[in-house]
Amino acid sequence: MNPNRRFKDEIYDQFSRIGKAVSSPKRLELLDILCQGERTVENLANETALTIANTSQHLQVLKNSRLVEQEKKGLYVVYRPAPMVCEFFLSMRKVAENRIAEIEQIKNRFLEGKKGMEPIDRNALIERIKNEEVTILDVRPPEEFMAGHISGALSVPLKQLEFMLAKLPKNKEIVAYCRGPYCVLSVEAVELLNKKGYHAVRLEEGVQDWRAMGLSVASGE
Amino acid sequence: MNPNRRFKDEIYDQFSRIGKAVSSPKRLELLDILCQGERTVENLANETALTIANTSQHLQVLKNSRLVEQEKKGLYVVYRPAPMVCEFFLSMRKVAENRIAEIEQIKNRFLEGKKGMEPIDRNALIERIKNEEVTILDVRPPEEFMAGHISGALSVPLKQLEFMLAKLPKNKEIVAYCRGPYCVLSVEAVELLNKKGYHAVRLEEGVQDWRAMGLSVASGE
DNA sequence: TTATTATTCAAGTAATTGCTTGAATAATAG
DNA sequence: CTATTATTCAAGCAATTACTTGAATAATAA
Repeated sequence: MNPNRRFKDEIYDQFSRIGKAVSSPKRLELLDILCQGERTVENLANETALTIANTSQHLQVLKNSRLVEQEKKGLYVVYRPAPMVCEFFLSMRKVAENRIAEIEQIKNRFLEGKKGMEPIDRNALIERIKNEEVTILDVRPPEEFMAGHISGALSVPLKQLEFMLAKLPKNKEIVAYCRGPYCVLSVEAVELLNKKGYHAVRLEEGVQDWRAMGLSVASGE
Repeated sequence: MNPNRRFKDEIYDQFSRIGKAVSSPKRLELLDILCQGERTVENLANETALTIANTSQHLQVLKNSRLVEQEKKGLYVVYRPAPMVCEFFLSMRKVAENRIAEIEQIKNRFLEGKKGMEPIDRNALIERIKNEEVTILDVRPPEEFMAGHISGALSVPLKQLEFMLAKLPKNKEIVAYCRGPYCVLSVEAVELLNKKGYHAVRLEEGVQDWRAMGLSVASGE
């Protein structure tokens, strides 16, 4: 074969390793979760409703295309996204959201009839955060809060929300967020809060998006 | 099924349409070419060494995942990348280049023993362009030059290079570029020029990259 | 040591994909 | 009208992929 042709075939073959890795919905879900912080195989399997063996196989595909890294910690194997991967995932999500109309439809159908799910105006929100007019809740599991959260947010994992209600101010508006537009933790948090008489709304953006918009993100504690 | 699970499955399924589209090396090559400007099916088939039918099928996959758009022009069907797609392709290429070591190896093996292929220092180049110390040649086909080129570059399609040698200054250094790091037009141009006694080097970056770096790009003429 | 736990491996099956071939369609030219 | 040309469609085959199941491995605990 023509060496030029061969060169191109080899190069695009390598490029396609990245494409193949993100061609499976399950692997995309795994990546999305991993971008919130490192996880064990078992943990990922639970989040995604996959069997452990299947999760492990997907993770190995991601590893072989260099999108995730692996580290053995005692009895567990911890996976985490490789450098640049979350930015790439975000850019892919952006293309999908802009080009594929079905995504908006699916979201609307899911949120249909739920209160407090209307997208909120980002600039107005930032202003109100400054003036301390709102309480921001991070309703993800505590490890994810630790790995990174919107500056000034309180960690109130969805599972504990019901027991922590007393600590929340009833007069201030509450803004809940979680992993991003396709995470349902904040949806459930807002539903619960509104049922209990709070004025709660959902922030679609996750920490990733928040950071990508150049806004302040903290970690630890 | 749990409505939350269902929602996630539907969403990631839609995301994966983008991934599936870019999971094939041939479709990536097609996208890469389309990012230089719109093309007919036949033209793409020639560039990629695919059969027409196969090319058409790949283009339809890209169309169904909304990555390309189609327009009938007389007897021809013209394809072009959808908005945001070339930026996405670039971000995917960047991840691949950074994460997959094989790419560098393949490139080095291909360029092995060829002169003038060493990556050139961008800042030094920009300085030398300003001082008119170098001549920049765009060796792509003229339509691509028209669609967009590095400001100040001369259109000297590789096919015509041999006949246009006389017009090139022998005393100035020549910098040739084409579609990007994996396009071989500039490689062949530099080889030919050096054989003919010119001092020619290759610029790896294409117009896309040049623009992404915030540098000046012109079109038309 | 043996038992337990988390993960990976290996084999099998059903579904999907990439490519080829030849026919069908659609726009234009004669 | 008929012929030509560019593209798409449809059927078929080989290769690949996703998922399941049950066994193997590796680290720790008893």
